Amino acid sequence: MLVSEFMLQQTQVARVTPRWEAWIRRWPTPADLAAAPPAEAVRAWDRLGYPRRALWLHRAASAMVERHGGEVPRELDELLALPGVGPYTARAVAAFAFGERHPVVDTNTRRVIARAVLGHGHPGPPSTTRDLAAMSSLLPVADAAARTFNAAAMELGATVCVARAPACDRCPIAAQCAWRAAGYPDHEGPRAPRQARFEGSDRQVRGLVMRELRATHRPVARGELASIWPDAEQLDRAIETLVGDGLAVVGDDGLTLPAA
DNA sequence: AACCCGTGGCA
DNA sequence: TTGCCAAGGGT
Repeated sequence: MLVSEFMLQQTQVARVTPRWEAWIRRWPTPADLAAAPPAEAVRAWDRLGYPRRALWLHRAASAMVERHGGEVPRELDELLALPGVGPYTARAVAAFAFGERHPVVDTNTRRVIARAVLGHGHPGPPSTTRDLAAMSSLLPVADAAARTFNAAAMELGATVCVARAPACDRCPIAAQCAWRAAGYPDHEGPRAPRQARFEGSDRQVRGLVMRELRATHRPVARGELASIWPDAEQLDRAIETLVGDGLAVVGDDGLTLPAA
């Protein structure tokens, strides 16, 4: 569950499933992953995106071996202390893996609450404190029911109450939906800020560099990288930040993925 | 709080 | 083609 939640951060289920299967088969326990070089974790992550997650998951595995006897911790604060584990992932693991009663809020839940409860077409800018409080007030008292409610809210948002064209005719709570009752009003206050353009961004260049590093086990010289991006200054910046993140390591013969 | 971090699908 | 969106987290 922890591995799947890492992979599912900002990434759709359909793209995660095959990577998750292969990952779990290869590294069934935290100790298995911690024993592997971080480079292999980054390679196995393949093109899921945000490769820092692969590195953080590897570091989290090491931390679980060191601090928790190789087990995934059950307490929220222990989960939150793991690298790459934030409010969503910690609560998802505690609630879905361990059955603890916690509000779990992801982008789907936020949208469902915004529409069905508040009557808004879109959720406002995310606020962890507000979002958790809102979900908390809706959560059933019993542990098992709370777990189901958390999962149901996410699933409803992911499959029916979707962002673009919600399938209200198939919605099990259409009759109680405040947004529907209000006649589907449009813009309600501030929207979440727009994502920065990807084309031509540092993120794109970082992705291209990472693709080269994943493709080989040999060091990649700076000169070889020159062909993947025309702007040398931007390419250097991408390399520098990747090194800063620990995703790339500078050696005598060029750049490699982290061996340890 | 605002911004950065990959990649791909879809209208 | 462009913009939106995606089971978020770190700084």
